[in-house]
Amino acid sequence: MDTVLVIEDSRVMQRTLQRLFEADSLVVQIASDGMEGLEAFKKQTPSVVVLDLKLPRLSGKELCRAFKAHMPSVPIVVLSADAEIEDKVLLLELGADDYVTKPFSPRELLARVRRAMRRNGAKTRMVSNVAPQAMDHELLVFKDVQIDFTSMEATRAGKPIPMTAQEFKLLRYLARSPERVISREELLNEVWGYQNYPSTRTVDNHILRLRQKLEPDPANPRFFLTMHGAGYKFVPGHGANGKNS
Amino acid sequence: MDTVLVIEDSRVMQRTLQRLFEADSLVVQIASDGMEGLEAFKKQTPSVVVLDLKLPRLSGKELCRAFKAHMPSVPIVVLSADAEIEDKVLLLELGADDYVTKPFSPRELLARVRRAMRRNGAKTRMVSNVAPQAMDHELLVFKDVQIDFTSMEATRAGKPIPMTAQEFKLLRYLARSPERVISREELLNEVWGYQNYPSTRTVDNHILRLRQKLEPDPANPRFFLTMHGAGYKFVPGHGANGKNS
DNA sequence: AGAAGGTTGACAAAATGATGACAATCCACC
DNA sequence: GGTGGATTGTCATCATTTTGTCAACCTTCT
Repeated sequence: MDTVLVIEDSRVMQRTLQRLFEADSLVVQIASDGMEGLEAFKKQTPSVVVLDLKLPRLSGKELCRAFKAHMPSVPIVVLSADAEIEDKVLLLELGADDYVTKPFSPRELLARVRRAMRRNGAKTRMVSNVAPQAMDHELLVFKDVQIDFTSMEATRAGKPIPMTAQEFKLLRYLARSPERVISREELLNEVWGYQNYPSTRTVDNHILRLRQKLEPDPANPRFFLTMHGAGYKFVPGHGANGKNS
Repeated sequence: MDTVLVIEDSRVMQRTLQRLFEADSLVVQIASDGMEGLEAFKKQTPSVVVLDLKLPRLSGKELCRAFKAHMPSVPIVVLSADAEIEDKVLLLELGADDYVTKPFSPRELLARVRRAMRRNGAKTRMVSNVAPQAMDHELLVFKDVQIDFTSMEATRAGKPIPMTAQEFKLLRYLARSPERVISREELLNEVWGYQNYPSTRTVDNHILRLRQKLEPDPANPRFFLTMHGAGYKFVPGHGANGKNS
């Protein structure tokens, strides 16, 4: 649940903002002056801060700096009367992530807050001239299961599933030839490597583990099918059972 | 009318840059080597210089220094292959205002050139010998941790954390592929270099040190995760994000 | 039904990782 | 050069995870 800390001295504005954010299902926390704001921030780090520039007891600028020093990843959106912003750059240097001048449209403020959260919140910013991020992940999706071989993460219905390196290897090999029946021998060669030559029951066991982790009903496999006397095959689509029954 | 002096020996790159800048209504002047560049600069001082680092007849570094000595207010954006920049601070000392590593996106280059012009043009010259400017720093921010790879400074909750050169290198490599599982071998190759080939336990130890310095609870890592049998990965936020954006 | 093949859970061996201590190396500063 | 401190690679030990094997039992096919 995302929380927004609103630091703002005017009651009217407090109410307005509260309604606005709650309507967008954010949890709202309100502080009426700078000190209060700082305490609230420390006590329960919010997902985003909306901060009035002129405040009693501790100026918005001070606060901004303090927040950023303490927890740089929490985005800050500054509210200010038009006149107050003599230098927008200065504000950004203080660490603010965006600013909105009063009067503002609620929609706009909300949009900016949301964007700030998206950009900064919990996520890393790697600022650099080398574009670092765009690494393609090798993905496999079937039913409600999602496998990311690059980050080695697996989820089912959104929940993470612990999988071992070997399991990823086996799964990837199977998934690269969907529908094809693959013999235990081939699997031992390709997944385990020539040198190692574990008994052929080993494969069974690993298939078992894949089923237990990924099949809705491990006892009645839909995706990891046994081809009696031949091997296994992975069928990502709809488990049109290979059997006649 | 703003003019940009492009000093670059590759014809292809010359054309690319020319089109790029002309499309943005800058007047483009081209020099194919260092001497030519220097002459062009002296004859008709441009609004900004885009300078390839490695050049025939006069190295980019020499040029950079010469330009800055001669006319410090003209901003310089350096182009370089990634490998050439081992030390960004050095560049800064040479007087460059920004740098872009190849390959770069045209948009990005343009943006940086424009910004360099803006920054320097508006600036009153506080020049004397060297006037280093705010060059973009390579930043990494996650949770309350802030890493600046350019100045090699790290802070956690605002407090400085001592980190060694090797630690920065490792961290940067990890952070450039967030989420991706990276094997010890790759790390050894990329971070330590082929020549050096320390034992694979070395990596473990450095990860350990990163954890001790940067993790809230080093015994239960949140950011530097071990993937048993595979390697390590750096996971910045706790976003359940699995996709490439 | 019988034989061949497949499933399953338990378990112990083997592989892998964590960690602290230590020695080699590097470095800045006399 | 020499010296003290920081940095870094290596090692030994311990903890944890993974995984191959086995044995009992279940399915399928003829």
